[in-house]
Amino acid sequence: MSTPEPEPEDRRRSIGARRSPETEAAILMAAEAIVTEAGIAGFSIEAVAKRARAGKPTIYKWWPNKTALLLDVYHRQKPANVHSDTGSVEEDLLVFLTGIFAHWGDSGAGQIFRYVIAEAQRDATAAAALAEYARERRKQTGTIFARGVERGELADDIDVGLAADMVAGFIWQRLLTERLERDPARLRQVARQMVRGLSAPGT
Amino acid sequence: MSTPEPEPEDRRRSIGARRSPETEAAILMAAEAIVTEAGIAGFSIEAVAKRARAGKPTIYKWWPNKTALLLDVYHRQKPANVHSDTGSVEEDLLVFLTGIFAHWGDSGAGQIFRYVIAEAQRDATAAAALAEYARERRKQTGTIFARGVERGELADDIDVGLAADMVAGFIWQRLLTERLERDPARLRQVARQMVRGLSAPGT
DNA sequence: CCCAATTGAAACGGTACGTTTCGTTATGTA
DNA sequence: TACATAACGAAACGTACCGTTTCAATTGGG
Repeated sequence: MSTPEPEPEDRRRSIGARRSPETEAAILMAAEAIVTEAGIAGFSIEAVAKRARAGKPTIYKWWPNKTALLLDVYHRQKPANVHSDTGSVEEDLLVFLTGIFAHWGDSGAGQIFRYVIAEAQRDATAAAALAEYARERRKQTGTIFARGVERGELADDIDVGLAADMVAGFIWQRLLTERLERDPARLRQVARQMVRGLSAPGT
Repeated sequence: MSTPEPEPEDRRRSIGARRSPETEAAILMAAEAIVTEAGIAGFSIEAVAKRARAGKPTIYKWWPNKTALLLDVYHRQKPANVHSDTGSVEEDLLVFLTGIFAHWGDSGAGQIFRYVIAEAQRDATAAAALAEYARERRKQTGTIFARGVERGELADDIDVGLAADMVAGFIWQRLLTERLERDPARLRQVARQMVRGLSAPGT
């Protein structure tokens, strides 16, 4: 009943003067598992270290802080298939919304992203990372609208970046208030209403 | 040089078996000042207590936690004049956007709201308070669109709640990524592009 | 062969939360 | 006019977690 001395095999030791891939994997897996199971509230470096049977100094040696570790986990998640070119802005948008909500809801990605947004409100490092990510996302989403303009489907005087911001704002707000939408009919309504005002006069 | 014993006058004592309005005011003022001056990063109950020359137990006696105190401060801020009925949805929206961005940017309100959103990602109490606030805001913003529908300015098959969500999402995202917009021309563009797709067919 | 680097355990200093203890003060009721 | 009651501030406490330091054990590379 009492095993005050952990078995030597039970403990992962140094493999010499180089980074242990085993430990790295254990840490990343533990971090992902904790976020998925317990959400952000239960996430701490100490919890990750304990679960991964790793030492805190090891974690801090390879990731400068909590946010960096979480961002690493986030970026390793296989991104959902959210980009398509169907020839219709409404369809493209529908695919994007469906994909991102599914990705956020099913994996721990939504939890992690929520955490990063929250952390960005007090930590400059996280804020910079978030801004960088948002800029990238904005460009990608903007492509959907830009293609629509090229095709003549959307009016050519719309602000593509602004349209992308509205999409991003919408999905962020839904994530932050725990109202991820999964109903296809509702999602289509969202896509339609978003596109509606941007249509070219002739259509 | 050494005043280990604070002057009796220097310290606010009990005024008997009832709440001291003086202390309450001092706490609220200190809280607001700290948020305004140092931002959320420098905000802590201990800092508030120190600045207000109050005891921590006194604060916790009247506010259950940090979030409650901040929300109290937030709600006491005189809300900007964001609601008008100009007879035009675009104008109403412009007034709203201009007002809310000014309010968030000029007072500590933006800082506080950012904090509450962040806190809501880990604390259920804050999440509930935020959801309640969001619901209220949604109703108010929805009124702008509902009036437009009534007037026949907007199509009658739009989802008013969804339109309100898009406005909220947009302003939240701008707040969280520190891109509060102040330029009137840009703001008008935002309002116009938001309304555009919702117009009635005839107009 | 031995220096250097990695690993995990343990402990540390620091911050802030939220609570408890305590002596002081003044109100309202008996 | 007594006295129970309740609020007040100071101080200290327990908890949690951050990020760091110390230490012994391990192994690869020069």
